[in-house]
Amino acid sequence: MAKIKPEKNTSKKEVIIKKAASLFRIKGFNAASMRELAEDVGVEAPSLYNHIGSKSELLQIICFKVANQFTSQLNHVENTNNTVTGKLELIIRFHINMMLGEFDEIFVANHEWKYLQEPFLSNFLNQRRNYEKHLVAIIEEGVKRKELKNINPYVAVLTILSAVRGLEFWQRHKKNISTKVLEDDMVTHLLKGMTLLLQTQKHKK
Amino acid sequence: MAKIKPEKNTSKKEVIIKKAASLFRIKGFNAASMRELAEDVGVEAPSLYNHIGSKSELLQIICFKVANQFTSQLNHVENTNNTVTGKLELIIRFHINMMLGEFDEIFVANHEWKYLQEPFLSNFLNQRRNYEKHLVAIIEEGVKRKELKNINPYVAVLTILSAVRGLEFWQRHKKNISTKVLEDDMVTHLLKGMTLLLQTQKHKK
DNA sequence: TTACAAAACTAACGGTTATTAGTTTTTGTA
DNA sequence: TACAAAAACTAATAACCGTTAGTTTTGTAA
Repeated sequence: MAKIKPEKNTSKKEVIIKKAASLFRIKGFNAASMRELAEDVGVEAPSLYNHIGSKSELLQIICFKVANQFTSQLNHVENTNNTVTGKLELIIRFHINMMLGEFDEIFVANHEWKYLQEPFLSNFLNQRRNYEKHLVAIIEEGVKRKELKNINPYVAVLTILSAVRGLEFWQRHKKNISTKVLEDDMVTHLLKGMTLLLQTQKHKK
Repeated sequence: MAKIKPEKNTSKKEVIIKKAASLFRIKGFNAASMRELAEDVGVEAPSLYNHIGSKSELLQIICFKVANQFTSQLNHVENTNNTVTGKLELIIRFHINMMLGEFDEIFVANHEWKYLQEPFLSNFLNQRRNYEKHLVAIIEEGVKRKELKNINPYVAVLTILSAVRGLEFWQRHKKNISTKVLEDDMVTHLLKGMTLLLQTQKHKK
């Protein structure tokens, strides 16, 4: 009898997923064809189906891999003993690093999730909604503790998530600035603002 | 002889564009079919071509209408005598109001521009790049005048544009908060930050 | 070598797409 | 009422799509 799952098999499927993430990002899920994906992988289109179930399955795998990474990281942050500001900083930095490190997958999860089929679509949206609610709760606590200004927590979450998400445009400027400056400046901007109040500015550069 | 362009004609084309913006937003440009659009308009698909040139033309019209609105508003702001902070506030509020008022068109311009054909694709990206450069210049001036912290201007532009763009997710929470609070809180968050700093923070990681 | 499964291939299917051609209906005016 | 243009319709086309069926090749273990 042959082995159930030779290592090679899993590996090939992962290659396909990685190429799919890249292709879906560049062309969009609908515009990306299985024939194109096959060419990237180096086989004919029908051969892909020896490793995957369907085009739709590829999208599911990509989207939920991303969603699960964020969910588990948020749980980890919650189990630390940081201040609210400290937690927010950790979360913002995690988002930034994910965006810079697993760009294709995150881009696809952010832009192409709407093409998920049920029940995956509902599951995905639920997971995202819970993530946001969790962030809102953190900020509410920060307001209660007078760590944060009394701004609407939903607006704050929306602003932060959208801002870090915008790093998908970063590629264009990559050469002009280090990721450390990017990370620090964005954390500063989102937490402390960009205007110079009279009191504090010993911002060095 | 009949009139060259009876008002009705222009009007019908505008109806088609409006419905197209809505459909493209909901289903995505590629997934939206001309048959679906025709049904929304109330005719058969081929009849659309009495009013428009192609599906692609619809996308062009939507994208450039949005781009031109932002470009001309930015020029208008530049011709005022505001402080840099005042200019930024005007721009942020304009983005927010556009996002809330012409949601479909802006969503499509933000998400589906990649399906523009050349040379429209290049034109669109150029226009967007120029818009960003203009904003960078404004912020650089603010830093020079010591109105703003010495954060990287590109990072600041990226953060602001991404944050206001994120209002596309706002619909979900619409009922819980007024647009005035939304607008004010977001301006506060982006310009002055969300942390209550009573002291000089030497928060260093 | 033999045997067998994994994984590649070719060919083809049914379905959908944007769009064109050609024809009929509607509409506005002279 | 008559006429011409605008705009609707039906029918059809060529191109692609994801996927299946059936067959051949490849790789590995006995």
